[in-house]
Amino acid sequence: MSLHLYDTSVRTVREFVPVEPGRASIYLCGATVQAPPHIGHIRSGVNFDVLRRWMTRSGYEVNFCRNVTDIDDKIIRVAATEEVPWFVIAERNQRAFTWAYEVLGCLPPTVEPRATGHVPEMIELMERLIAAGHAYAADGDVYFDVMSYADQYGSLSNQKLENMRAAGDTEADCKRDSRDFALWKGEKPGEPTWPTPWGRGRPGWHLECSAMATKYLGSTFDIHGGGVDLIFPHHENELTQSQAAGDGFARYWMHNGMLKIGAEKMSKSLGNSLLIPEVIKKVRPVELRYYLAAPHYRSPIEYSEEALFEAATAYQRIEGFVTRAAEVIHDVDAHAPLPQAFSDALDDDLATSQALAVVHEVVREGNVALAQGNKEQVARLLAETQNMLDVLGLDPRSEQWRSSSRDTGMRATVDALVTVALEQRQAARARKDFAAADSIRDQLADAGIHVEDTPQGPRWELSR
RNA sequence: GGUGGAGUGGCCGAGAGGCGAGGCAACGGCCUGCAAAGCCGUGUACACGGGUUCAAAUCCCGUCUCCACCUCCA
Repeated sequence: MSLHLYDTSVRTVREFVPVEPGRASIYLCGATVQAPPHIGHIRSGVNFDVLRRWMTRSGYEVNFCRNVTDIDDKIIRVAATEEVPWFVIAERNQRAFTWAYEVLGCLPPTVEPRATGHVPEMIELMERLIAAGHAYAADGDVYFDVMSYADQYGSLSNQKLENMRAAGDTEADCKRDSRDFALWKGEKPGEPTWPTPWGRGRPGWHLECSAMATKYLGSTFDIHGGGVDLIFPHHENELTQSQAAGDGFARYWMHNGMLKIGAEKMSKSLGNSLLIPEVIKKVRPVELRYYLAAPHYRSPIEYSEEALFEAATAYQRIEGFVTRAAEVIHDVDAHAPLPQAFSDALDDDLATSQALAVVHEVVREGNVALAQGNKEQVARLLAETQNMLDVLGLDPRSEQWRSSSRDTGMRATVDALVTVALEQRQAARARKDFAAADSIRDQLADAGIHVEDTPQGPRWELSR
């Protein structure tokens, strides 16, 4: 099976065929940096990180572009409230996003362009649209003329122009049609501006993505992604303005489901955000990643702390096998083949739930092999497990998670101390002084050391 | 009003005409000095009402509830 993806524009799963064989280009609508990220934003980041890792593992050279929208109404408003320049807000929140992506193990994008760094490209696109008769300048604003493209407008979101409500975001009477959307917003007092042939002003919301996507990925590229809440108007408008200007634009549109709190979407504007620093006090970042990656990317996730803890426990089961197996096996074949069922699952529109079911099955087999002392079998199953986890960004032995896991730099020192205690406990057990043995175990437990007896002798781990 | 989506066992969460994905919890067993970890076993769930079919959670018709977008949004 080859990779198949659900394409929002045709509302079906279809085979992925790249523009260029062996290469894949992905544009992900990243953050509008008006506030720090909540777990919904990071869910999107994790979902597309899994896509990117899977495509890479499948042999594609992936060009992954994730933008930052660093100018918009809210950034300006927050800056005004705090009485600081707009870029202070944008920079601060962008740093928070970058930190959160890193903490959750999302690989850095190939390129991460910012809107305000691409004003010349936007001007050029507007000039092309005006020349083609699809856009017009009015009172310092520049609008896209929806009626000039009426037969195609709405194709992505499957909406008909006559059923759309008028956009209420502008009081501008200078629009030819109430549904025309702003490419560029004319100068207003107290707002940052950039010069254009139509006067000073600032970018509208959709234009920057069209300009940056085609700049970094080409006029026609493979995949454009983001949350389902972006389908209309954002992605519809991007598609419209780019195609009206003559670009092929994205060939596949992918949208991740929302993260909900109770029945409602988590949203900056609804004020029900769950911020990353809060969540990673409850579970480790890798466990949060498991929680976000386990359900299918198009399914909504209704956040609950119970489910979050459950995900952590499920992850620990996998981690337990990997840790114990790695104590026996020291060389892991990073190129060992993946189980067919795992590859098939991810090829089928990134069915991560089914992929994780395969991981759990291999882990069970691995635990059996470990109990039987079958090293060859353990080596094979450990390699399979780690390779699968690597695709999902969840390998506990990866560079990413080793440092943030229970092992710390003090490991060797602690190990020496614990070994002394365990030797005393073994001696007590040998003379059947179980009260003394249990007392040692209890004291270690109080110190955060979890002891397990195995056929090979006792082993220990730090408990959380 | 328009568009898209969801309702699955105690819980989370896949699947999409026939065989109970997987995990968590619970219970029983094996192992253990006792634990822990692990393994084995135990559950007959698919919002509701009709219909099609030898067979429906899955297809069709209808109904209910919920969500998202049409306004800033991942």
